[in-house]
Amino acid sequence: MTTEEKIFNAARKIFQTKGFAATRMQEIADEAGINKAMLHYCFKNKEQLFEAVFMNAFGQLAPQINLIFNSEDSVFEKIQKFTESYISFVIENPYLPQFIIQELNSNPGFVQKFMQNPNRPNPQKLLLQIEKEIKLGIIKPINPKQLVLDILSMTIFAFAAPVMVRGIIGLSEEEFHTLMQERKTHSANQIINAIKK
Amino acid sequence: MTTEEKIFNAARKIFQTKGFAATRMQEIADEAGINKAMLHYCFKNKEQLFEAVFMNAFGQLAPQINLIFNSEDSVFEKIQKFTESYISFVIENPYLPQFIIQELNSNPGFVQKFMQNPNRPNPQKLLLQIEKEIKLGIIKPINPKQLVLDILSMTIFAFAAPVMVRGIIGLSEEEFHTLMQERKTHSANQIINAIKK
DNA sequence: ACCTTTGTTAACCATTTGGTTAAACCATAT
DNA sequence: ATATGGTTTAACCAAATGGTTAACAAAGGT
Repeated sequence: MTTEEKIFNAARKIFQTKGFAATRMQEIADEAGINKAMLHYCFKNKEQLFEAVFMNAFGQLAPQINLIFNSEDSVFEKIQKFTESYISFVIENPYLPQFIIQELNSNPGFVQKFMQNPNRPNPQKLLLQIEKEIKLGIIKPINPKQLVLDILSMTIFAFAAPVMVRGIIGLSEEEFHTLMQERKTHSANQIINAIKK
Repeated sequence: MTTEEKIFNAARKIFQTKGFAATRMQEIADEAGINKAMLHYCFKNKEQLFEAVFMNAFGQLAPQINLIFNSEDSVFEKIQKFTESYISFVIENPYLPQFIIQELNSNPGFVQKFMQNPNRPNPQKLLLQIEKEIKLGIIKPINPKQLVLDILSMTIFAFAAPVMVRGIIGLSEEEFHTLMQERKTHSANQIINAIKK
């Protein structure tokens, strides 16, 4: 592993758990096992190192969303595949959603940057498809944007606010994990039941 | 308005938009229009000032949740009333959900503290009621905890991750606002459609 | 009038923090 | 061997930051 990779991995670990503002460059250096000056040798400054981590994180999530949104499946199939694969992925990378959401909230300027990315999540095709299936009588008439938001909400929320969810519902770490496993199919079922005619 | 109130309001504004780590005591003092030393005269330190703000924020949200969860309404009515009143309230206080979620995530110790609060959100009664209505054949058989999580997800997510939602779906501020108005009834309809027999 | 308590400020302080510098290290080509 | 170029470090620095101090003002009680 190159030094740059060591730094990047350490930075990812710290940034994703603590957020930009609470992260100290020294802590990243310690985690990487190198001198603080090396950080600035490999990356210009804190902002640029953070941006590398953030864009990498986003680059992991976005393509997954698109892959399914732009496939040739029916809306129902898309919903099933999305909840299944998204939740599976996020269980393996539990800090990703809260990290991206938190930093996007406190740094709305990033939106511009990632919306230029060709891999950016783009639900355009899905929105048109929903309209079409409504006209065909497969789906109940609803606002397609609400449906897309429903899908995102049902799959992502628990991982965006895990501490709150566990606190309110009263779940141990294992119970939470079990609930999330079950959620892969549950959330798809709920959404499909709500919209099928 | 007393000096303590001036400080508290200033602190709330800054903490809720920037989060704990990115907030500077000097900025709070400026916003309150007083000297920095006054902050420490009224509140011991940054942590205690923050805790006052956080507990106040949580104290605004929690009772609303409970009021509905513990009412005598049917599950369907509870869902309708909750989405309606929660979204109405949060539209007026848009920084509250992301603030609470973010700080809870980066400070899980707070969970202990607010779970001791008598007003803490407690879905116990609702969970039992869901089980009962399933047995009565009013609701399809599902895991009651999943249903509670569905309700929270559908109502809260858009306010927890507004920048992300607006970026992905492609919404102006006004379009987002309109979508949220519509969401008061939409999310209740979706959930009820999904579970009614 | 005078003392005491409470509120408020300017100036100050110790520590932390992101970032820099200049020297040392080390592989490789000559 | 030695010059060369990239790599790594210890020591350092200026600015920012949370917090303190000591003096000062204002109000109230005696």
